[in-house]
Amino acid sequence: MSRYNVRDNEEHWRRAWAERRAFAVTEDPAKPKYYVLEMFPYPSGRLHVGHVRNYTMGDVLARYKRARGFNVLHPMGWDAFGLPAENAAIASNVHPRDWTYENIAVMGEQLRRMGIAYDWDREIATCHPEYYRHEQKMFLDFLRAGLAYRKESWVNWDPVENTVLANEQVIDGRGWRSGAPVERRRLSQWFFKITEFADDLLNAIKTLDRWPERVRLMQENWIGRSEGARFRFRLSGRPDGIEVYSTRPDTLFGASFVAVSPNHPLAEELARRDPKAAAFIQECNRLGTSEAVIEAAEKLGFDTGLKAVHPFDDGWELPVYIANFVLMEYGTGAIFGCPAHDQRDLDFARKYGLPVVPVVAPPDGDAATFAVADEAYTGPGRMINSRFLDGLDVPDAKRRVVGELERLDAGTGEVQYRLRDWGVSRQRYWGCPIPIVHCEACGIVPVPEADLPVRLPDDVTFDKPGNPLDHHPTWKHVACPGCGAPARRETDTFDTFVESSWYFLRYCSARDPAAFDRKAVDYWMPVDQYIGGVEHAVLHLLYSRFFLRALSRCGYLDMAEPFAGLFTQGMVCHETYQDGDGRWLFPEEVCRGEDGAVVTIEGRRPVAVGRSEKMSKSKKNVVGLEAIVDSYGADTARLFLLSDSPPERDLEWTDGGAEGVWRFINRVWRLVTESPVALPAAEAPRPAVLDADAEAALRLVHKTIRWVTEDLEGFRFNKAVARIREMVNAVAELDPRGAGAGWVLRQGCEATVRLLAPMTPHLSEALWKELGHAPLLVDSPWPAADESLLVDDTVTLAVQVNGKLRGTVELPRDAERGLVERAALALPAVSRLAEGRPPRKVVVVPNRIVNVVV
RNA sequence: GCCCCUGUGGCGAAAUGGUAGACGCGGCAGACUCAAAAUCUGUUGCCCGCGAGGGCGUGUUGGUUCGAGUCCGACCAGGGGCACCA
Repeated sequence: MSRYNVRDNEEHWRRAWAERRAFAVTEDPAKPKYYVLEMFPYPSGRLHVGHVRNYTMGDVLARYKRARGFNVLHPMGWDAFGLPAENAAIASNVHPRDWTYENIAVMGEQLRRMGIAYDWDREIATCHPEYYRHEQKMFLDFLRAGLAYRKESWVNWDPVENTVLANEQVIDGRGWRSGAPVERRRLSQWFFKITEFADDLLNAIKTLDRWPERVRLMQENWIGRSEGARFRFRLSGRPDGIEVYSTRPDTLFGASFVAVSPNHPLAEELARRDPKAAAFIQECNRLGTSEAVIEAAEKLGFDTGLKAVHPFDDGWELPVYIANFVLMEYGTGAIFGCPAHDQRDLDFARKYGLPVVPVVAPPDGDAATFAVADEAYTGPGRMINSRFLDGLDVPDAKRRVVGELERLDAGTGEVQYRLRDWGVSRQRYWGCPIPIVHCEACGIVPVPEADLPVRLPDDVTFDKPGNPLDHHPTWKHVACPGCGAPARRETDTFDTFVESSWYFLRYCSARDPAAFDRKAVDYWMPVDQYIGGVEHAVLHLLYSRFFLRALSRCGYLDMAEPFAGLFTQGMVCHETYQDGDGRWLFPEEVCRGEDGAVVTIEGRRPVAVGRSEKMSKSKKNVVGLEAIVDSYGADTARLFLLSDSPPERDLEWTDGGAEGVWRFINRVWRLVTESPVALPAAEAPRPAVLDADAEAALRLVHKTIRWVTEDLEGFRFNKAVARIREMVNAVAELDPRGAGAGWVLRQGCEATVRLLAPMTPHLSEALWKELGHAPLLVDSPWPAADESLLVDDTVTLAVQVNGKLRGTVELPRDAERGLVERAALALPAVSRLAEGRPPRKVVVVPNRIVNVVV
């Protein structure tokens, strides 16, 4: 019995593809194009099996589409700027650039060994000046077009590290590294005006019909269009007022307080006079900027003592609070609270003893007795306790209130978006420099295009807190491009989402002196199938959609949507292991002891087995690629990643599962190379006689070709693999002495090898040659099913009595109804249950089921 | 807090409203072997029964239907997202 020599074979065929430059493509107007793209990785170190699932899926699609005759663009590159490189620099004293490029080299080699069909000629790294110089030019064009601007905004500030923190770096209100209490702080930053396109970004979601529903929903919620009213409360005893925004102006007569954000100008004004207000605001600022944290925190308020006057009743005064749950970024940073019909307001009112007056009565409730206890009523209904609104339903009341506010010149109806402009400034070193000079005399001056790129300096140190660009002795000192006076460079760098917002355009003409060649982009774009994690469902995808609109407005191209099809794959998970001291252990550090309990290999100490979680370095529950590829080969890893779970769901990596795939690969190898009968030539005609088994197997082969094709088109890789296994089982069971068995076996082997090719390309290429074919399989077309073999002459119908299965009957396909009924009623189990009575009803679903109702 | 998703054998999972558990992992029994590994064969939802067979079963609970894992309502459990990680 031979064993598939995975090492030699995989290496050999990869070389054959490389020598042929099989996956290098150019624009070819004669062929339909297909652009397959997996979200490019951040070069964080080494790949583990969890990383390569989406690349494998993309590769299956790329190879499949190629076999279907498409001109397939399938590129790969590196999202190479980012924080981990700086963390590495601080932790192990390596330069972010060196660290990044070393990781790229390692990970690139790992991807090559997976046999993924990339056009490596188009490889890009976003940290390369030849990449980011174009981004700097785009920024300048955005600036000119009014799509980039500067304003102040709130950030999480670590006072010890002198740096801005991401929400995930804020743990229980403290900086992750320093442990210092985090402050909310105002900083002058660069923004992209994504809100300019809010309406279009929202409306166009409807056109993205090959995107997952859930991603579209997340984007809709993110943009968060709401219709409401913006209006003023006058403040008693003060000349100014408070402008509020509300989506429920209909509930205005249920108002019991007005609240402003801790960062509202009024709050800040009060803080300057009142130390208690200042202390409260400082307390709120401890919460950081995360909406999740703010909204989940206990509702707290500070009574300012000010009174707001109800817009429709001069004699009605409402207390004004500073409240920790009011967000400055949304609406006007101030609200009125109607506790009966908003849960947050209700929690707040209960805490501070404010009135709860219901103003909307549920349609089926009694208006006179309707009261709110501890759950706000947010459903539809008719207005009560609301003067001129009484009796109206909620939408009419909204319109009426807005009309009245407008009549009194107190406010107006307004559409608001939750979407905020995209803050792109980062106080970091390892990012694309923002090409701006700050001059005392001229103000903000763009760097002239001739001076691009503004390169990152190499000689930086990470020994003190803050932004290394700011500490650099010379880099930021330049002459003003306008007046020549001494000036200073912008030391902020771009958010790394900026690079990933247009990299798919760069791939179209990766070495072009311009950002991209318009003709190439027009040929390849949009991306036909984009594949990546759902964690990018909102930001990356929305920013990319914004970028195409912004670039179009600046004359770069004429296109709004970058990704025609989107697929979000699930994560790869693995059990987690911890020793007695709570330290995480790698899977290869543990084994099963004699009694079945998990212990450390060294020392046999007990191990706590945790639940299966996404593979991550921090929890060490990772399986290295090398470990799998060295022992079982890339094809085993690929096939396992595709076979056990539906691609959109999480996959549990198990050693047993991987071994099972390895067994299957060897089974296929032996089926072809050690077939029990001599295979006739590939082009040998069908024998005149096939016995029944051979005929059935042949039909299954052709059905499998059809099913697998449909499954690949529909991203059902796990089912495609199951179908192929079923076919291999059937073909392997053929009696070799049967009439036509050899010929059918040949058909089965050919189909197996070709259908498996996108998933196990190395194995298939090797077996293709074993089957006597000379040209590379990678250049061969996809197999076609023989339509005449797809439909069987007889069908098995299930027979139910009162909905319960009692037997089956074999009948000719499309048998007429009377025959079907008679056959079903003739079943002993049916007549027994009928007890001699005629059936009350017989439901016949042609070719499927008969249900006898007695 | 708000929004969203998922619950099917010991495990990963299949199943246009129509034979629940395809395919695989694991287990059990057997063949080959001096033995083991590898490979192959059989078996494997649960309960009752010697058997033929019967009963029960898709998180819980109601409903729609000739028929519900699938549709609708309520509930329970687990997970994800919420703007400087990428």
